[in-house]
Amino acid sequence: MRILVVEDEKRLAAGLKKGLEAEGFATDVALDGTDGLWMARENPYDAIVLDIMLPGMNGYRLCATLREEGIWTPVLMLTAKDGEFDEAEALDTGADDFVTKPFSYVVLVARLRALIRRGAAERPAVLEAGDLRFDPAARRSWRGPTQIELTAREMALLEFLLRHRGEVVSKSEIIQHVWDYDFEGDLNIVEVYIRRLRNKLDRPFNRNALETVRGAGYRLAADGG
Amino acid sequence: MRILVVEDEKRLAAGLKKGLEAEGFATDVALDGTDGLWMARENPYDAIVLDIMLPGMNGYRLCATLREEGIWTPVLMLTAKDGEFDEAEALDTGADDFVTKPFSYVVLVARLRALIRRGAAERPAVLEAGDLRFDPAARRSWRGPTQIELTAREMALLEFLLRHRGEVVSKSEIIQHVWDYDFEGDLNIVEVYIRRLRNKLDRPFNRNALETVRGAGYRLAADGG
DNA sequence: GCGCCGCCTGAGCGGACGCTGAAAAGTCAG
DNA sequence: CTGACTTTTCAGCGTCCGCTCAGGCGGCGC
Repeated sequence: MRILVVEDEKRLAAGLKKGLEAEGFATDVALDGTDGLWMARENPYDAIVLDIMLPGMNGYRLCATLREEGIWTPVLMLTAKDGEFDEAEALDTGADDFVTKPFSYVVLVARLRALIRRGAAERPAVLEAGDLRFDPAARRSWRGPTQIELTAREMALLEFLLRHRGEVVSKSEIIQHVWDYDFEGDLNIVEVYIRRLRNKLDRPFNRNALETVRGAGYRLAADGG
Repeated sequence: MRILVVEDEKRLAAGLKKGLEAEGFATDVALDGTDGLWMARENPYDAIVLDIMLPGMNGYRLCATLREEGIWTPVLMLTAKDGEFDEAEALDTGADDFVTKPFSYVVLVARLRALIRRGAAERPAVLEAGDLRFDPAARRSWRGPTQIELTAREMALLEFLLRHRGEVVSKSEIIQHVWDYDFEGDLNIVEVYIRRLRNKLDRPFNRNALETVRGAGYRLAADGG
């Protein structure tokens, strides 16, 4: 079992290396993002422990880049702050799990073991419906060749619709997934955001990807309209 | 895929149930530890979402008990406080993963998915009777190659008839399943909607899928007419 | 053949639903 | 603090759909 640790803080990196080797893992260390990316590309690691804050190239970008290149080595992210935003972002960029600093050794190793047992994740790099594309890692979207600027919410909605393309999804389902599970407001917010997406993705191109299914919800045409 | 949610906070439990069901998981809820344990023992769940703070029996003990009894269903723990102590303890008692409250929906589902051994994502099958087809997920229906536009009610009725194709279903059965359980109006409404379906699905194609069985109800021909 | 009862049919009403523009509230950087 | 931008709320409006109703048709028993 071979592990790559990408961590710039030398004391921590050395500690991890020693500890993991004691657990029986062959361990390599990269001290910045650029080196980390290079090593991850060159060697078939069983898992990568990846700090988010890195000189050279941050952990998010490193992970996203690997995924774009079709490298699905399990990634365990180390995040300094806590809070769900980081977690969600880590998972979105293709990390498989994360541990919040400061962490205990026991937890890290347990998580790492679980990750390796599970094996490489398989997550589609980009979501598509016809010429409508969305890259969750890069947080970019296109209609054909032209890139579309979307806000965070708009992207979240588009991503959800793309993951269920061809299916009808109700407004309350959308609320549950795109907003917080305990969202208290009016379902009308969904209509408002659907309209925004239409204005950006359909209207300028004279297309009709976002269909209303009265009494049921919305459907993103599987062929992108 | 069947999930058990053990959570005493009713709003959260209801939200989780609804959301997970939207994701295609059959979801049961237990509101305290004792019930949770009982249900986990009785049913072969694919995963258990388990709050730590519970009336009756706390999450740690519940999980430990299951493991002692040789039940190894994957457990995802919900922990209110954060800090490594909880995490380590959760992992020690046999939990496979944990999420710290408050969590976002995205994170929870991602973790849950990771936990469950990835089976093929299967959309609910298309319902068919001869060349008459209906896709419940996409909310679309076809007669042969041509797609038929139906309203919400019309679809609900068609779906019900398709699920009972070849059988005679009475008007009151139809009312009970397609309309609200406590529908107060006239049974004539069924006749009206049967007519609408005939106008859309049979007449244009010179077919006769929807048979009237006088005094008994209606039957959708198993071969689509 | 006759009448009754169950089913069919067309039209119309009222309300639910979704759409829309704008303004208020919240968020973030400088 | 200010200003730009995003998110959310709100209210008006038009359309569509679910339901009712009343009259017509036709099968079935007598």
